[in-house]
Amino acid sequence: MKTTSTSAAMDYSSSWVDTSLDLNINPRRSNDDDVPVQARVGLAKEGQSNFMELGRKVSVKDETGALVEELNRVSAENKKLTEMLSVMCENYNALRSQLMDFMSKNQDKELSPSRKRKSESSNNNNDNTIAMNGISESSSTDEESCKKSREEVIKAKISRAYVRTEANDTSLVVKDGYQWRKYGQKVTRDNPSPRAYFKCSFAPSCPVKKKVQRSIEDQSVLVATYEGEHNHPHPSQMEATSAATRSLTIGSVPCSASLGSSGPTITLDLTKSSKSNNDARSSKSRMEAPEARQFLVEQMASSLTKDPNFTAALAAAISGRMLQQNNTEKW
DNA sequence: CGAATTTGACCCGCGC
DNA sequence: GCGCGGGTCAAATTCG
Repeated sequence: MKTTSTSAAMDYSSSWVDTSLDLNINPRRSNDDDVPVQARVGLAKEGQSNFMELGRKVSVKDETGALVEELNRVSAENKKLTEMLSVMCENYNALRSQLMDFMSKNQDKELSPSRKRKSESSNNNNDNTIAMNGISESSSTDEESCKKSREEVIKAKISRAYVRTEANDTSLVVKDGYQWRKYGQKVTRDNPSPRAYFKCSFAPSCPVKKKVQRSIEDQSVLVATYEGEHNHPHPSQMEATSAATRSLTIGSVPCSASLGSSGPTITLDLTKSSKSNNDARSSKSRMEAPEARQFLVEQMASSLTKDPNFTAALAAAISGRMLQQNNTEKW
C-alpha cells in the first residue's frame, strides 16, 4: 500500500506538478532554423555596410563562437536547473515521508466524528474527496440541497489546502496568491490554535471566504478551508501577465504562471524570445547583448523564486498533492 | 491618513 | 428555553 520507492515518488512529482520550465537546451537552434547564420550576416550587412569589408568568413566564425559560448552557458544553466529540480524532489520526498508518518498517526482521529457543527460536518461529508488535494473542489449532493439550498448556494464549493509553514511562524497566513482581508479570529474548542477568518479582498463582489487554522497534530501545518469560488482572475496571473508584458518591452521573453486545480503551471518559454525577435533590428540587438539576455533570465528566475505567491502556490500544490496521494493510497 | 488587522461583542444554529 | 460554540460584525488599534 505504501509506496516508498524514490522512483515512484519522482513519478508522482512529475505527474502532479508540471515542473517543466520548457527549457530549450539550445534555444539558438530554433532561432537558427528561422534565421540562418548567413541571413543574419546579411542583415548585419544591411545595418552596417562597413561590416562587409571584414569578409563573411570572419563574421561567421565570430557568430559560431558566440553561438558555442551561448550554448555552453545555456547548457550550464540547464544543468543547474536540473540540479535544483533534483534537490526539490529530494525535499519533496522527505516531506512526503514525514507527512505519511503524520497521516498514519492521526488517521483514526481524522476519521472519527468530531463535535463540529452540523452544517460544517455535512459539508465535509459532501466533500467525498475529504478535500485532501491542494485546491480540491466538491459539489453538494442532492439530498441536502433542498434543506439548506440558500446556504448551499453560498457554500457551493468547499476546498481545503494544507500548507506546511515554518514551525516558528506564528502568522496564520496562507499565501495562495489571492488577497485576503482578515475579519475575525476565534479559538475553537477542538483546537487550541486560533482560527482565522478571511474574506477575499475583492468582496463583496467576490464571495469567497477562507478559514485558516493550524493542525492539531502538526503545528507547522496550516489547514486552509476555502468556501466558494473566486469570480475574478487569479492575482498572480494578472501579475504574471503584467510581468510578461513588462519583460516583453525589454526582452520579449514570455513568462506565465498559473495555479489551477490541476496544479501550478509555470511556462517560461525562452525559445519564443528568439522567434519573436525575427526582424533584423532585434536580431542585431540580440546578438549584441547576450549578457542582457542572461541577466533577464536570471532576473526572471530570481523573481520567481523570491515571489512569495509562487513559493506559496508551489508549497500548497505539493502539500496538497501529497495529501491527495496519501488519501488515494488509503482508499 | 487610509487601509489592514485585532479583538471583544453579538448573532445564530444546535443539542440538551 | 438556555447554554454552548462557531461565525460575523464593527470599533479600536496598528501599520505603511
